[in-house]
Amino acid sequence: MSDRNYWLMKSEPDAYSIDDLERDQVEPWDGIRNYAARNYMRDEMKVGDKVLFYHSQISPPEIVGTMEVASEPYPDPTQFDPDSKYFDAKSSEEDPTWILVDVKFVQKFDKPVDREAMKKESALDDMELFRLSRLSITPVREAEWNKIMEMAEG
DNA sequence: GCCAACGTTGGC
DNA sequence: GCCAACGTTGGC
Repeated sequence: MSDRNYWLMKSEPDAYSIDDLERDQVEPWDGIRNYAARNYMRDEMKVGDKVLFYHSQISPPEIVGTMEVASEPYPDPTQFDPDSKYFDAKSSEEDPTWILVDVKFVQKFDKPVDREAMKKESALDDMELFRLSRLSITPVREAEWNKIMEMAEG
């Protein structure tokens, strides 16, 4: 329990939203094609880690709920599918480049926490979300997680 | 739609 | 191995 990690994962709701996850319950977080994000999934995530679900590319961008890491890391099947937009011809089954985890729906916030509100909170000043603006998976500190939960309830 | 940030590619 | 060109992300 003490080694639990917290994360934030972005998705464009047009591609995959919190409502899609609530319907599916468990879903492979596929399509990640950035090495830093892959490394977090491959090397650092543990089953049961808690994850903030962030909707990007909409106005306003916001955290809309939470989920949990629900599998060990395994190869992203879309990299081997020529019909997928995530197909990677340079990757092979023997030595896959892209690794993902499954995520499981936990809750959808009644009141999403938007980016603007987060920026106003000094407790969230150091969030990796703001520092690494284009990275789609970032670590979250326990104090940051707790603050966001408080904001979602308030 | 614009543009800044930044990761990737490829020529040398 | 450097670095310019290029492509993508994502806030605004």
